[in-house]
Amino acid sequence: MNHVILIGRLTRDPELRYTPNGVAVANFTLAVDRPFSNQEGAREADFIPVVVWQKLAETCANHLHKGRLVAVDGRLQIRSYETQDGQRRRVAEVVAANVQFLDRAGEARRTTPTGDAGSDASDDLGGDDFGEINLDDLPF
Amino acid sequence: MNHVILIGRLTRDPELRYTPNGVAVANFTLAVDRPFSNQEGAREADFIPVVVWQKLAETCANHLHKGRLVAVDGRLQIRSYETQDGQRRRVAEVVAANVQFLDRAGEARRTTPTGDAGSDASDDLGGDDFGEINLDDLPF
Amino acid sequence: MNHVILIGRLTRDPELRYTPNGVAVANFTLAVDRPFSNQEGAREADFIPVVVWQKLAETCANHLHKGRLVAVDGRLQIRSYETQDGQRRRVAEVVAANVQFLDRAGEARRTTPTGDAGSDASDDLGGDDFGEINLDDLPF
Amino acid sequence: MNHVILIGRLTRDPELRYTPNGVAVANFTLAVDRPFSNQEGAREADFIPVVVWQKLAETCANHLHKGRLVAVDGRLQIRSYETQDGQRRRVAEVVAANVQFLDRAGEARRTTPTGDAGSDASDDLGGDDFGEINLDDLPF
DNA sequence: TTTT
DNA sequence: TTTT
Repeated sequence: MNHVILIGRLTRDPELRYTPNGVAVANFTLAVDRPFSNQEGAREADFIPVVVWQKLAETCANHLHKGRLVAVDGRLQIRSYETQDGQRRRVAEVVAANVQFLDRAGEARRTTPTGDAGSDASDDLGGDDFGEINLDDLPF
Repeated sequence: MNHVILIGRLTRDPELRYTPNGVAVANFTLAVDRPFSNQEGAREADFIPVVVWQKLAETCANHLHKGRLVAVDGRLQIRSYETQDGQRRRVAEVVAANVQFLDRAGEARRTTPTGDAGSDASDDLGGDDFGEINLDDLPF
Repeated sequence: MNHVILIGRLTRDPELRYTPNGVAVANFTLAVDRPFSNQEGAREADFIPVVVWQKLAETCANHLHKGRLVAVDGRLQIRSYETQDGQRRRVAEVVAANVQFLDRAGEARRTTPTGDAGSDASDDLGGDDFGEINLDDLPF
Repeated sequence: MNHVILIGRLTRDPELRYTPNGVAVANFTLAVDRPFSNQEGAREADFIPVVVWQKLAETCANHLHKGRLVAVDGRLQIRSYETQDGQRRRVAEVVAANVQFLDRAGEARRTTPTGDAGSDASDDLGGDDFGEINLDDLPF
């Protein structure tokens, strides 16, 4: 069992790429407020990397932008890689199974001058919910 | 909202330390099986760092050992620190609010020759459950 | 382990009462969309009873109203009671540990003509988050 | 969003049935310990109905028995039905997407004299995990 | 109705 | 590096 559930805001627009096999993958970071204040009385946040695959990746890239509030559920994955000088480094990220919009498209600040979340008819949200993917079907 | 729920086995005995203010903190890593197999048909695992505070830290240090199966719930925290050569590095860890034993003490392989989980009377487990701490009371 | 996490909208204003010992308790029902459509292609919802205790109950009663979108986390409780004709009946409800506002107060339809969520200074939300209570402190 | 995560013990063996369309469905109840003690100092439990569909239903029926410890994740569903005298009644149950074994088959008390969880080769557990189903594929 |  |  490995479940992560987050509510937070995107710190930047999602980045959409494709694997050599043509599988869509999108990355973004969520700013998630901590449940307490620090010694200076300020509310800090955790900046949590999220990765999304397949159709959900394209839907996120089409509709999500910096500042949007979303709920993400998925699993916590630790990827291990080697740096150029041979050091082992780990990176943690949440592999999202589901992403749910929590504010209306018009409210978030738009950062891409040419994009238009409203006019894209290539995927139908069916409400605020991006639908769910089966984690077992993921290409990795 | 920031919730993480894991079931996995400790890769090593917990490490117990104390902050300068005398607050107990324990660290261990959980091996959590992934829900699918890789291309070679092998079941991989994520190795997820867990940190536990206060009385729960001491209870974990007293009763948990390498190989024990536990359920952890908490929140995902991203800590940022600087290396000696001035690089910014990030580390993700699960701050546990609750840890639940899922196998009997006798089943797990013991790694510390002198330790004795059974004879420590300083904390009473009241069953398999370590109890719950309030994340808002944590000293950080 | 018993964790429930919901995102949904209040079907009515919360009802606030007090136990004989003076402990505040609020009840409301959340409409939570199901992740799929039924045979007619319509999206149904589950109507899930939520109970909130102590200060969190008063904060919910002061600030939540019919139609508001919230995230709730807590545990699933099955209460058993006897009807007047001696039948045993069960009721399930989510005992909330935390409630998080997910839309601004002005957006939701107001149903109480005299209430004013904005002018109540008796509790400070400190943002959108009601804070967290310790389930172990609950009076039942 | 609607997520439930439970760890508890089966109060009875699962009941396996088939819908008119031949879809397998299994029911069982989990006893989930509450995180606190009542006024008499006793630890109570919630008795939570769980429903499992399709292949996972048959796997549960084949391998789970009264007393087994499992972790369940799924969603909370409120079904509404009418009694013979025309009253509207609600029943809550957790629709499981995943069920994970948390103790070995040999440890739990067996209640069915002829059953043999070990000799059934019709489904391979691949460890302790029943695999995951996609809630969107469910036949209801 | 209930599990350990 | 970061969101409101």
